[in-house]
Formats: sequence, C-alpha cells, structure tokens
Amino acid sequence: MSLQDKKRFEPAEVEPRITERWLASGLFHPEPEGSPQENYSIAIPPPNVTGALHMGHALNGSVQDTLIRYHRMLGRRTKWILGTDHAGIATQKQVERAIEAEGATREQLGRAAFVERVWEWRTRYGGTIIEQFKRLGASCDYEQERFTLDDGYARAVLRVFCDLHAKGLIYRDNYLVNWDPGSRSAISDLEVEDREVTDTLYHIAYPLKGGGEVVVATVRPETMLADTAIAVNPGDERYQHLVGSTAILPLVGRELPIIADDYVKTDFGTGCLKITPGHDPNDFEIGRRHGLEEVTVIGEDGRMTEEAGAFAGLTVLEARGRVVEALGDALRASEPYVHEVPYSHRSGERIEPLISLQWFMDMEPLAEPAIDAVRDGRVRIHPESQSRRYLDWLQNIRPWCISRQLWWGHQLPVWYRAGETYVGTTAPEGDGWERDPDVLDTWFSSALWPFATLGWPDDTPDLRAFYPTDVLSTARDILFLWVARMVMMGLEFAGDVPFTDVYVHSVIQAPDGRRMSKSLGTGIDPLDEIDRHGADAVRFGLLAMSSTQDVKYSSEKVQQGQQLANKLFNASRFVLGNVTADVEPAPRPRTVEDRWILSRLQRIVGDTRSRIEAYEFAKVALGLYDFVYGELCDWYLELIKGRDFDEDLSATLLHVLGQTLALAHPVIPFVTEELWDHVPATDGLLAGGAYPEAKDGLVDADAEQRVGAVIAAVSALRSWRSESGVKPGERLQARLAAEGYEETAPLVAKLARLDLAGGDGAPASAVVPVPGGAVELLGDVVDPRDAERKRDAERERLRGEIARAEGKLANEGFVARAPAELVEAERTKLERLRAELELL
RNA sequence: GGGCGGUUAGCUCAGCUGGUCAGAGCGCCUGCCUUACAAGCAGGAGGUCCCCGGUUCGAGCCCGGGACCGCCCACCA
Repeated sequence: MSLQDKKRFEPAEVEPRITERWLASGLFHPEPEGSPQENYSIAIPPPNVTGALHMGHALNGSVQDTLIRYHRMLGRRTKWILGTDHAGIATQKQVERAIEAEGATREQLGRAAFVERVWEWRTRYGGTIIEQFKRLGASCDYEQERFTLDDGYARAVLRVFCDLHAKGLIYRDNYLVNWDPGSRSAISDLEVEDREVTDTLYHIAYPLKGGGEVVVATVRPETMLADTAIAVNPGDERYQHLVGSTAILPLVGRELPIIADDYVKTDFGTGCLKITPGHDPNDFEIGRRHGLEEVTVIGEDGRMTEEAGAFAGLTVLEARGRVVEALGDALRASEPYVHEVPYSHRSGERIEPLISLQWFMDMEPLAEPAIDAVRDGRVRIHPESQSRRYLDWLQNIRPWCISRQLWWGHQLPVWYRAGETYVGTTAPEGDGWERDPDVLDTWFSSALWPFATLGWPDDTPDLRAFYPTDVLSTARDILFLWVARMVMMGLEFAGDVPFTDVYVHSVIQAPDGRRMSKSLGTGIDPLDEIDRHGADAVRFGLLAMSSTQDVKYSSEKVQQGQQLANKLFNASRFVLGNVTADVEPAPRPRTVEDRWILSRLQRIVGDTRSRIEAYEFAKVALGLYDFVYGELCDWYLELIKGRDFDEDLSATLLHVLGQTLALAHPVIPFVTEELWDHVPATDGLLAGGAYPEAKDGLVDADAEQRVGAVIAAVSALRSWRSESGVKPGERLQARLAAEGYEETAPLVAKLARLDLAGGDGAPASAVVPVPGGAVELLGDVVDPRDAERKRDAERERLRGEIARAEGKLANEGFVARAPAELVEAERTKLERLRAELELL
C-alpha cells in the first residue's frame, strides 16, 4: 500500500509476490467439468525436460498465456495443459556427456544403470524450465504436470504402437535409413538438414567383361566396394548396346550387370551411374526396382566392415583415400564438386545412409483424414498461408522410421524368440523372449500429447472436459514434425481433431538476423531480459515484434513494454492519489472529456478483443500502448488536472483505470495485477476477473469530434510556441476565433497556457489555424518580423496545397469517377485551406 | 530444380478490400525539474515507399519484368 512512495514500477519486487498469489489462488487449475465447447484449453508444446527457456519458448509462452488469460477472463473454464518431453536424443546426449566427464561411457554403465542416471538427471534439472515459465507469468495448470515418460503416458504410447501394429500400419523392414553416426541411431527424414560442402568428384573406369570400359563419376569412391550394377538411361544411344552386358568392379572383381533406368540423367557426368543400393538412397530405390543385391561395406560405427576386404576397419574417409590410391590407372579424373549433403540435425554429423532393420510406420492411411480436417476447416491454421505447406507435406508423405537406437525413451513393446516376433503391451508368456532394445522416436510419443496428457486411453473427466483443445501455438518448423502427426493421431485414437486452431508464430532471430543459437553465441536469454526489464516488458516486447514471418529480436520493443508498465504504474498513482475514497468505479461522465475517454475506451476494448481473436498480437500490444500513452495519459489525465475530483469524476476515473488494467492484463499480467490490488472496490485477483466489454451506448461521436479538435488545436499551438521561441510556461493572451469550442475552450486554454479572457479589439500579433478557425495571439509575444516571415512561409505552404486540391478538382476524371464523398471531402478541404489563407 | 515471404525514416518495423498512407518505437536535434512518471513532458529534423514498365482520374498498395535478401521442399552420381 505504499504505491505513492515509489516513482516507478519495480518488477523484481512485484513479480514473485504476484506469482505466489496466483499459484495459491487455484485459478490456474480448473476442475474437469463442463464440455470442451464451453471450456477453453491449450496443450503446451512440451519443452525438453532438461532444457532451459529460450526466446522461442518465451514468445510462445506469451502468446499462449495471452490467449489463456483472455479466455479465463471471459469466464470460460480454462486449462493450460503443462508438461515436459523426455526428448530422447537430446537428453541422452546430455547425460552421456556428464558420464564421459567422469571418465566412463554408457556402455560401461549398462542400460539399466544408465536409464537410472537419466531419471536422476531429470529429477534434478527437470523442474528448471517449469520454474522459468512461472517467471514469465505463464498461467499453466502447475498442479497437473505431465511427462511423456511417466507411467500413464507410457501406457498410452504402447497402446498406440500395438494398435497400429495390429492394423498393419507399423511394420519392421530392412530399409535404407538416415544413419546418424553421432547418436549411433537412425533418424527420420525431418531430422536431417542439408549443408553445402565441397567434395571431389572422381571419374573411374570400370572394365567391361568382353573388353572395353565404362567410366562412372562418384564423390564417394569408397562405396564402390558395394556396387552391384551400372545403370544408364534407356534412351541413351551411346550406351544402349551395353544394356544387358556385364562390367567388372575394380578392386573387387564382382560382376556388375549393366541395366537401364530412367533415373539416370544422360547429360550429367558420363551418363553412366554406379549403383550402390547399400549406401545411397537413389541407388537403393533403383536396386529394389531391379532386384539387385544389397551389399553393405560401412558399419553403424562409421567404419568399413569385413565386406570391404582389405579396407575393413578403416573410417570412411581413410577408406576413400586408400581406394582412390588403389585404383591407379582406373582413376581417370578428379575435380572439386560443390553439392548439398545431409547432416544430422541432432548431432551435427554427416548422415551415413545405411540399410538396416528398423520399425516403420505407414503414414498414408492416417494422412488422409488429417488432410480432410484442414481442408474442411475443422482445423484452421493461422496464418492461412501455412496450411498449404501442411497439405503439401501430407500429400507427399512417406513412411516414418520410428525406431531409435537409444536407451532413453519408450522401449518398443516387441519381443523376439528364435524366428518369432511378439508385439504387446506386456511381455509375452514363456521363456527365451528378448525385448527389442530400440526406443521410439520422441515425436511418436509427442504426437499423442493433447489426449495422452488428459488421461487417454482411460475415459477420464479431464478428457471429457478438455478434449479437443482449442489452440495449438507453435513455430513453423514444428508443423510437420509435430502438428500434422498430432492431427493424425488425434483423429485415429481420440476420435476428434486435437485442436481447432493452429497458430504459427514467428521465429525470433538474433538482432543481426542470424539464427539465435547458443553455439553461435547469438542467443539472448529471456531470463536475463526479464531480470533487466521485467516479465511484462518481455511479454509485451515479444508480442509487439511478432508477425507472420520471422523477426529480428528488438530490445527496443521490450523497452517499450517496460515503459508501458511504468506508465500504467504512474498513471495509477495519480488516479489513486486523487480520487475520493469509497466510490464505486462506474462511468459517470460530467464533461465532454469524460465522454470522450469513455468513448475511446469502448473502441480500444473492441479492437483488443477482435485482435486477440484474430491472433494479431503485435496489434494487441501496440494498440494498448497507443491507448494508454496517446489517449489516457497524454490527454485525458492532463485534461482533468485542476478539476475537482468529486464523486462523479472519481468514479469515472476508477472505471477507466480498472477497465484499462483488465484490458491489458493478458499481455502484461504482473503490473496490472499489482495495480488492481490498489483500485478500491475490486475484489479478488484480476486474473480471475472479467474482461471488459465494449458498450455501444458509451461511444460518443460528438465528444470524439470536440475533443479531437482540442487535441489538434493544442498541438498546433504548442508547435507554434516552440517554433516561435515562446517559452512553454509563459501564459499568453489570446482570442479564440473558431467554431466548435463552446464546451472546450477552457481545455484549450489550460493545455496551451492561454488566457482567453476578453482581449476585445486588441490586434493579433500572430494567428494559429486550428480546426474550425484560428487562435489569435495578442500582445507583443513575438518579433513582428519573425511573425511575418512565418506567415509568409505558411501562406506559401497553403497556396501549394490549394493548388494541389484545385488541380485534383479540375481533373474531370477525378470528379467523374471518384466516389462522391471523396470529391466532397476534397472540396471541403479546399474551402478550409482558402479560409486559413484568408485569416493570414 | 520447385515453392513461399521480404525489400517503406539512421535502426527495428506498421501500413486493411488502390483515394490525408507517407506512420510508430528507438536513435538524433531543440526546449522544459508543467506537484503521476526526467527510465518523464513538449516540439522538430529525417524517406525518389528496391529498379523498370503497365493498368487507373488516382498506386508502397494491383499487373508484368528485373535486382538483392531470407526461408521451406526436392533423389541429379
């Protein structure tokens, strides 16, 4: 209650106190009642359990919390489903590093002990990011935190796996996969990124069995040891006669059939392609088409296998050099070659395509309903342009490799014995069964997030109350990895779409436009920013800079948010320090400026509501800023200074202040909650209060027009004063020679520091045009010559504008074809300009 | 190789269905300790709205072409 002692808002002091009150209130934890249609829910994109809050989380958290708080204030039972993801590779890597630092390896530790260590790790660090979300002010349901690896969740995952397997959509196959030597695991296509590298393109001659030779080009000569064919284009006249004959693989001696396949480009290289089904995705496809043998010479450890004969045991790079060396005369040429090569998104190492026995999921049957859901609008993606990317991806979907050679994750519910395979949620009866050591791709379990968190497969109250959820907010790169898969799984298992709206937010880049990343040193820690500027400022800033495309981080926007919080704080001090105690907040306008601010308030209320619902968060934030600064503080509070703070004015002030705080609360919850506590007659927490509603009856065009004229007049007078070198504080004698100021003349006089009393026939030393006429300054306020020069300049400007307007109106095309009101407006403007010129 | 987005004040960005649309914040300059806020207030300077054509009475805003930047997708050895 020491509001008046402080001159500025201190987030560090206020935030912990407010957070505590929120958490204690139970507001964030709704009882599972009512229907999903009445209720409002968002499932948080689960952050990695051992992760730390980065800018992406902070932005997404701000977006979601704005939506959540808004709907909670609308009176809906609101749940923000919270939890973390076990994040297979990322978490395992962290713990592996820790173990390596102790001089051990996970293999030495053994699987059980290792997994134990990861759980310990999770216990120790898993709470960090949750606490960081609290710092941001995120009003998640902290009483019900889920984890993708907790028992109930794991049950859902295994259930889905078994179910899809029973339906024939999950199967095991030998297939060429993206092998990540860094994590020693297969990874999915989506976890691969292309990087441009400079390799060497080698031209190698393969002798033909009956004499002669063909020359092929390759950047990976070491893989030739696994060649099983040579291919040419069927239409290539140079080689048609060779199709069906046989080449001899140098160094190995294997006989290679020469085959014809459309894939081969006649205009690239020599037009002859060596086919290595075991180590190249294209060759693999060709090999399957032609029934070729699949030879593997590179192992999962990235070294050459026994199959590579003399090269066995060498790394790929060592083998490449030795093979080139051994080729001798057969090597015909080599040249530098720049091309894109796949790298692991996870480990950063170059992908080694390998044939391996993995579990796959057939996506096409599930993709169909997911496509329909977006096509028919059951799921709406914002901005709309993103839905095309979603559809394109689903329409070209490919099987998903879901097994990972990791220890941390959901181990496959699959057991083998001799030639048998058993799939089930519990271990099979009998001896000798061995469980598949692999775990599921993390995204497999994430795909169940919106319903598994609510208790599925059981028919729980939570599920009945909150599924489907309302909005899923995420960054663009997650659209395929996660969003599309959630839609598929939701439709297949929970019987409905998992959410009705998807909001795709910006990716925040470093201020210099590069990626924000820890390794580049371009990261900005949102917690540091919260320490510096306050959580409200960070939230405001992130929302204000967000857009439909990527944005550079702008600390100016965060500062703008800090200023807004501070401004509200001080405006509140002013209001609360002056109002009559014991008066109920209520709109009780007495004067034109009262009617004006109430009218403006209705507009910002309406605008803010529609902007939130349209996911236009930058406009929400900046619109609030403009209202608080541009209308409430700069004008209304200045206009009422000096008035008697009677009950009517006090009630109106408190009403406007309270409404403003409530309106801004979803964006800047801390400062508004803190101030709300000081507004009399406000019970309970603002977070649990009602969101303002626009009342048409308070919209007042007349007041807006009149006060609009005051604002224009005062601005013109201040500008004149400043340019004329007249001291801002000096009271000037003046005469108001303008229409429309019956009620507002004293307001103009107050803010422009004029004395409008009398003046009679005194000569004007300066004339300032204002809406509806002019203000004449009396007495020797300015050097007459300066004033005359100024008038000349003004005349010049006016003549220019008049000429422009006249020209426009003289244009027959304009008068004939432009809308009538526009032409009329131009005429009015011309008249006004002429009148102003006349006055000078 | 396809597809998408961008290019507006020194910086970061707004500008809806073509007609006060040339704006905001920051920065800069000038003046003010005006009793809510000096992390404040008031005023101001600053832009051939990437280039070239076109449509239109009228174009940052629409159409065509070009330049540059960024992103996504794709199996050219």
